[in-house]
Amino acid sequence: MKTVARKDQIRLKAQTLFRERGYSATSMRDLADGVGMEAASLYNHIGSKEEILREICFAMAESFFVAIEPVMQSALAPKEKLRAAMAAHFSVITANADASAVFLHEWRHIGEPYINDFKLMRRRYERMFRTILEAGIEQNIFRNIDPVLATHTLLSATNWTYESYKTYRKPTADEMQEIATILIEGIITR
Amino acid sequence: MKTVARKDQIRLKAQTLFRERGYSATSMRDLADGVGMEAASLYNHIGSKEEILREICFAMAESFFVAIEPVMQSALAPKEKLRAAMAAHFSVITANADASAVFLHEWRHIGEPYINDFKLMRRRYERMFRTILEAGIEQNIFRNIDPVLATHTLLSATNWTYESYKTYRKPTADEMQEIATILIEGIITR
DNA sequence: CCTACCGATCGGTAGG
DNA sequence: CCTACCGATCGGTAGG
Repeated sequence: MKTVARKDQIRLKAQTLFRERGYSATSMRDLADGVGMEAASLYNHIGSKEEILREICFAMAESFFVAIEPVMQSALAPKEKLRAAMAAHFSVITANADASAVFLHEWRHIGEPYINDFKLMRRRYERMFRTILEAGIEQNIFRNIDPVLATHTLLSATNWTYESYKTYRKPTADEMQEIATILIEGIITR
Repeated sequence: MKTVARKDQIRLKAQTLFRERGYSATSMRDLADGVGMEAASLYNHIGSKEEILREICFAMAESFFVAIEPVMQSALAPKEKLRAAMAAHFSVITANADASAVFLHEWRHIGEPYINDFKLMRRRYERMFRTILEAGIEQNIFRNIDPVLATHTLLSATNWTYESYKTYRKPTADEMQEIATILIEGIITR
C-alpha cells in the first residue's frame, strides 16, 4: 500500500521536526517540505497535525510497555529486575531517539480527551518501576527510600540519553550499563 | 520605578506561561491578558517576545553560577564537594521552578547569536561538575566512570524536581538530600 | 497530490 | 497604555 508507506514517511519526518523545533514551532508547511509535497496534500494521509503527535506519543508508550512486560512477568529478584527494566527502557529510547524526545517533551500538546489516556499510561508505566522498588525495599535489598522519588530519579537519569547521540554520541550498551550501575549501586543496601 | 516593577510582573507571568504551554504556543495576547493589558502595550516594557525568553534563560544561568561558585572555590573533598554542588543546583531549581522549566526546555527558541552564548554557559556549568568528578576518580574516591556520562546522569536526575511540585509536591530538603545520596552512593568506590 | 483559498491568529508598529 | 492596524503565517478545506 503506497499510502501507508507515505504515512510512515510523514510520521518519521514529523518526529524529527517536532523534536528539533518543538511541536508548536513546526508548521504543516515545514512538514510538507520535508516530505516533498504541498501542505494541503498531507491531509490525504493524516487527519490533523495533532493526530500525528498523538500517534507518535502513543506508539512510544506502547513500545515502552512491550519492552518492559516480559521483565515484569519474570521471576527475577528486585535488583536484577530493576536492571532488566532499565535496560528495556534504555533500548526503547536509543532505538527511537527522535520519537522519544517527542514523547518526553511534546506530549502536553496532545488535546482532550486523549491527553488523559496518555497521562494514565505514563502513570501505569511509572508504577511498574515503583513496584520493583517497593519489592526491593521490602526485602531490604534496597535502602528505605521513597519509591516515587526514586522512580522519577531513575527515569530522569536515563531519559537524557536520547539527546546525547546528537550533541555527544550515541551511548554504547556499555555506557548504558554504567548509568544503570550508578543508579542501582546508589539504591542497594550495603 | 513603576516601569521596572511592571517588567518584572511581565517576566514572571511569561515564566509561568512559557512553562505551562511552551514558548511557541504562548502568544503575546496570552501574556498581555495575564498581566491585564493589551498586547501592544507590552512593547513599552519589552523589546520582543524572544527578549523575554532570553532574559529568563540567562538569569537562570546566572543563578546557577552564583550558587555553585562558592562550592567550586571551597577546599572540600570531592565527595563533599559533589554533594554541595548538587545541593546548590537543587536550591536554584526549587527556588525558581517555572524559570527552571523554561531554562531547561525552551532555550532552543533563543535565536542567533545569543543561543551560542547560552550553549557556552551551559557547557561551562557542566564542566564544573565534570571537574569534581574527575578529581574524585583521580583520588579513587569515585569509581572509574565516564565523567561526561556521569555529569549528564547527575544533572538529569536532579532536573526533574522542578515539575514534581505541581504534580506531586514540592520536594523537601530531606528528599533532595535523598536523591543526592542515591547518586553519590552510586558513584563512590566501596 | 495540486491549485486556490479560507478565517483566525501571529508578533509587532504607528500614532496618540 | 490604548486603538487601529500591518503583512505574514497558521491549520485546514473545496474541488478537481
